[in-house]
Amino acid sequence: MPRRLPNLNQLRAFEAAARHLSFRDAAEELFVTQAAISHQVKALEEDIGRQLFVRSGRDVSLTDEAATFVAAITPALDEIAQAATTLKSSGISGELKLSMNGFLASRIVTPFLAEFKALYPDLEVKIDYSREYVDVRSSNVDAALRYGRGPWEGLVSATICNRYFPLSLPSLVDGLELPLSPQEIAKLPLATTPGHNTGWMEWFQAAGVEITSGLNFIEFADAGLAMDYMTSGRAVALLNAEPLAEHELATGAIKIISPLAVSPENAGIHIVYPETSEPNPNVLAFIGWLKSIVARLRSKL
Amino acid sequence: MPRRLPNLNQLRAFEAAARHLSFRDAAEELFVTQAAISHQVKALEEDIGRQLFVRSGRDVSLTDEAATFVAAITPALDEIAQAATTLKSSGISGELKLSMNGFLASRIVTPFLAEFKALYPDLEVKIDYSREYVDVRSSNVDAALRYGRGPWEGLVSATICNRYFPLSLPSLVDGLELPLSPQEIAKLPLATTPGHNTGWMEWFQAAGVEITSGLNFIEFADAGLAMDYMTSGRAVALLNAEPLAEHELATGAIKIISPLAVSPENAGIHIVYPETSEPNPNVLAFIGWLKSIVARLRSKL
DNA sequence: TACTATCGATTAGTTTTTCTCATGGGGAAA
DNA sequence: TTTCCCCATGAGAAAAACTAATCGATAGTA
Repeated sequence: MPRRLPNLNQLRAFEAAARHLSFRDAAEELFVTQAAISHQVKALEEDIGRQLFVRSGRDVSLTDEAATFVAAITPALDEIAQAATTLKSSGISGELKLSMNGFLASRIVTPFLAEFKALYPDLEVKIDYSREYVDVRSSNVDAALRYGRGPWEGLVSATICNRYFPLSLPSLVDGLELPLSPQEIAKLPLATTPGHNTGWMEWFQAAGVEITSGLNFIEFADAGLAMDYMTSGRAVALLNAEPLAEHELATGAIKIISPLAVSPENAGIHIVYPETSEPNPNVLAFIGWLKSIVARLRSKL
Repeated sequence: MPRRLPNLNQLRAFEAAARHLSFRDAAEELFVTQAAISHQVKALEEDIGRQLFVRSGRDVSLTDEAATFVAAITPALDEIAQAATTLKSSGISGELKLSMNGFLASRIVTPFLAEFKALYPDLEVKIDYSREYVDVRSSNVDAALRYGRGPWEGLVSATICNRYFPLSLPSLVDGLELPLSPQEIAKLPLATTPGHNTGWMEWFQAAGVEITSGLNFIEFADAGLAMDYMTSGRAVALLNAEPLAEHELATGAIKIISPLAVSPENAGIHIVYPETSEPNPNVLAFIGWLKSIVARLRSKL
């Protein structure tokens, strides 16, 4: 008699809903919408052949059978998660020394670092904050986060995010209707960095607008300063929206003023590390994890 | 710290492959192709960040880490399967009395009945064999399998399969190249039942062929006899290929001589049962199970 | 009592995932 | 050798999952 498993995606959705006794909270836990949970639970109920939740008004409760069921599967899923985490972290130990500037650190690493450490408890992460690029080969860091244009000679680089959106405070574009046209954006002050005038030019080109002169560029030494200036409400900036400004976008403090994005090759946020005969598993684990964080943020807008 | 589960479909594929130490056998267990297992395992390996199988030549073995992992997840999946089976069967007990003819029984029920009984151990299934339709309301059966045309007045009916293909022994169409054109099929002897001349006419109509006369029908009292005659190699028959002739199709003893199928409303294999205020859960469980069996057979051709 | 906010259900349409088909390559067995 | 028998792979098809928008119901609030 072969083992007969239910659909495991449905099971996961159901189990989360049962733990929370809320479809909405389950949705949040699984990074999906409430509708997704509702669909999955319904499909599982149809497969099982009976209701698992009693819906009454705006809250839900478990049937007796379903409660027994959850009591059995929650530990099983816990074990699976535990085993997977152990497997994933095995061999990931020692020390991982990273170099990055404070801007990238505070925006995309520090807020999530606790998750990374929980995932790889045997790995000690050390961050060297440095405004300037360090020489990854001669210094003793394992890898460095870099924001800007590659390629970086003699180094392996992994792209974390290279999709740029034009961002602004709502106050700067007050009275204008979003999204703004490229023509409207061309009239606004544009915060840039030395390497990124080309970014704006690529953006206008992608918009199909011929801009030869008259743009009001304001140059900053790095993207963090450009973002600060944008945040002061005196310019728009072309930035990697989801990872850098996720919180402000979610609260509405910062707006994406045009849905048009550009994704230039070799631009954006990267991780670089020296080419070695044996890849450093700690670095690969960090890259994989950071990509998953960015993918998660991206799915939220 | 939220629980971090791996992709559970990938996990299931991997676990089956690990138990069998064979991707092919795992594929068979899960009713998919070997390629599907290979893709899923590879995706899991990429997520985990390391190899789980050592591939050498034509056999595979587990890495030490992977072996530990499997040892942890196999019991967890077993528990889930156990809990799901218990949940699904709870409340399904007592007796289920079914009426059907010997043909349907031997083709689509008896070969799989052990599975059904394993799924619902507290339910006693009794089959009344009857060549003629029994009156489901006045007799003491809970439901009846019927092969033919509905609707059946005053009864609820669930369609199990209503997709008809033209079938034949290879010997009858020896020398002709498969698939046969409708014109070629029109020249062959066509086994039918009294209610099913219309089936053939619908088939030719679906094929876009105008047939007014000259068809060589040979009528039989029921589909079982028509199928027997087809199996003797003296006619083609229009039948529900996957559930009725799955084994012969798999071995090549019987061929689908045209990929064109018709699915007439109210025709084919149905389960009928009396309309009651409370639906009989045993009947619903049987219907759901039989549909899943037919879906499985269908996916195999 | 009406108003508002919150929750789950539903439908249609899109996106993502999964699977198959058709091959290719490599080692073991004949 | 040659032949099998596996697993790998890429492209495309099929199926599953998800989202967006909206509805109806209910509990809390004015």
